Amino acid sequence: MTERHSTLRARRRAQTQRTIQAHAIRLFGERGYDATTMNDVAEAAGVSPMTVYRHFPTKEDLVLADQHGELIAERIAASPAGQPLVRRIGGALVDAAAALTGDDVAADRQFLLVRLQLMISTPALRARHLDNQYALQQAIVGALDDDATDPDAAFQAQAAASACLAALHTAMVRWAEDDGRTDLPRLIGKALAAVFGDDVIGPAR
Amino acid sequence: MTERHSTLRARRRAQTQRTIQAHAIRLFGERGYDATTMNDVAEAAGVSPMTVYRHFPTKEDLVLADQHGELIAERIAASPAGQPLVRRIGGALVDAAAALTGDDVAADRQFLLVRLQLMISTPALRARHLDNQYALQQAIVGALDDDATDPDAAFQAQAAASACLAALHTAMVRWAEDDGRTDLPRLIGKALAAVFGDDVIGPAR
DNA sequence: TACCAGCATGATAGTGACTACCAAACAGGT
DNA sequence: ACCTGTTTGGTAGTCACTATCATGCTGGTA
Repeated sequence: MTERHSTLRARRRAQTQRTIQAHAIRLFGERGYDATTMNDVAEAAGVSPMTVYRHFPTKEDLVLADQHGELIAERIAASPAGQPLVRRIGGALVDAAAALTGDDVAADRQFLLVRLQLMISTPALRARHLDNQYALQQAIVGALDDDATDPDAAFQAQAAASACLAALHTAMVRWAEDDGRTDLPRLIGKALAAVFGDDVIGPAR
Repeated sequence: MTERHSTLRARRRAQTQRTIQAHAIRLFGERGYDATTMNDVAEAAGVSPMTVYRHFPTKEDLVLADQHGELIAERIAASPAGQPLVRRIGGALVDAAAALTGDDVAADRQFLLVRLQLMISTPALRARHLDNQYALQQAIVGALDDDATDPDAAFQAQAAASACLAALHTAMVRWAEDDGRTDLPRLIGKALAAVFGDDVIGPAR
């Protein structure tokens, strides 16, 4: 139960996950999502189908992993309550996108791009992604913690969060259609600014 | 090939569909969506599983049928292009809701209510529903036919449509949580007015 | 009446995602 | 050398869904 060991196991575990997911994304990109079976993925990754299911409970999880809802919700909850809704939400989204740039986009842009294109074009994946986004929207509304007594405020929060997420989504789709040639966080900032104005979102950082 | 026959057959066909769907919704409500198999539905409806699949290609289609995307898109395309986006979209949604009131809500409110509650609480159904809503959003944006050269206009159209649909969705969820005691079209109008203001949507009809 | 054309339904045998359930291997620490 | 928990593998099943073929029913025709 030493610290060193658990991190060792965790590392091997994470490595196995990366291997499986990498082979899965590659196969999905080559043959298509529906035409690739879980057995194909297992075989390509050199593990048994059971192991694939252990790490990714559903086939969709092979593409849609690691959402960052908590990060965004935290930033929103930490933002001052006095500001307009779209400023609080939009600011958190831009911050989150900037934080992700260091991780995923720069590191493995092609990987992220294929995932995004699969997510857009495959109905099952798109539906799951939209459900994830809906959950994020609910988390955002919850993090706003405005007075819950006013029903109008709830409507406004939902609409504001939805509009911000739509801008984010549209920017990501645009980015994927452009094969990732543009700068993603900047595109997101532009999308938010186009909808809500520069003064609301703040200057692009 | 006479006209009378095709309508007769069409009526029987529609009757079979109604029977199957009614039993399906009832079973889903009683035992839960996941706990009810397609065979259960077929047996309850007194048909073979094949027949169920003929009329409803997927299990989800038993709950999520007859979307009204075309109606909304038509109304938006017919609205004058000069008005603000949210007025064009919101007006079409209120109109559509009013049109549906005559059909579904008054006729079989309980049926609609159970479907809505299933749709909200069952992940698979919610995901499919959100995907349908996304398709509707794209149809709305397409129906706006603003000049496609301006990328900012596209962002704005997406965000406006998303906010309007979010208001609609929130109103429907609220209505379902209230067990359908309130007036649905009016609630939708109130939701849109809360977000965009009475002056934009127009007085509740 | 006998017959024909077309749909609607039905039975059979699959595929593939996913889930128990149990067995084996392989650490890590005593 | 001996446990103990973690990771992995195998087996057999359920269930949604599909392809294919056979059957029956129904409304119109020679």
